[in-house]
Amino acid sequence: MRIATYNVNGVNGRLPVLLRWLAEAQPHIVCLQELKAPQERFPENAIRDAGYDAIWHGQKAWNGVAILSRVGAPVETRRGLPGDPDDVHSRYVEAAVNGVIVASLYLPNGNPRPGPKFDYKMRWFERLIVHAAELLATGMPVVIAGDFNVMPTERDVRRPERWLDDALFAPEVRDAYARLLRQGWTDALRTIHPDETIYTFWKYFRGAFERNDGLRIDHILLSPSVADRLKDAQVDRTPRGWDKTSDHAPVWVSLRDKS
DNA sequence: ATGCCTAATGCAATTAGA
Repeated sequence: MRIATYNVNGVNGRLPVLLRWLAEAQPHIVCLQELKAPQERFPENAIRDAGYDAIWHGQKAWNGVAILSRVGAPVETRRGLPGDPDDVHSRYVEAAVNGVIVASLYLPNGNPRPGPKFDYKMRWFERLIVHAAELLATGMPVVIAGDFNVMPTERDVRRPERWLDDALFAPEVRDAYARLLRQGWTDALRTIHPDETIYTFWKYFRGAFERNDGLRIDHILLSPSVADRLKDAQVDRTPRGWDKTSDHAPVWVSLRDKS
């Protein structure tokens, strides 16, 4: 079974790209971020016609996350990250799909740092750490996938020295990611490729993709019982080269069937 | 090395992204 995550950067604006990628890559489960569409404008019919059941949490203009599946309809287990009833951003949705708890998240960008947006990012991260620990404690197989807006290490950005004050790479952000992993999560992509330069995002301008000047900020985290089934993990760079595409590329993991 | 591009909103110019 393949589970993918893809920041589509506008699910309606990029719908042709998304549908083409679904048809060509045929992932079993897909976590989407940055729908940039209100709840009622999610392209439900087009996605169903492509063979996928879906749940989504939309929002006008910004954010928005979804879970797609062609291996049984996702059964929603959570909508919104717990811990702050005043948080109105649509950045987290979670479902039981084909024997796995799957979470699709869009962690706040946090720039500029310092500032209120950065404070919101850190609070959101701490809430995620609390909730992730609860998920682990259930002992269930869990996959947390999405745009974390964090380069975990210096290997995950071309010129780390230029990013030290940035909300995507600041020490406290990397520390939060490391604390999350230390709970017992496996960073699937880095586990399969321990030493490679891997990026999942390239800015649009100045031929950043062609020059491979990117960031690794989209991650798939596996709970221990899922990590035991990890077969492969890759970035699918193909759709990043298409016309009118997202600035992110999909990331996927391949899992062995449960023995 | 600074959004140099792009989407959404709404119809110009602003906000946000990373």
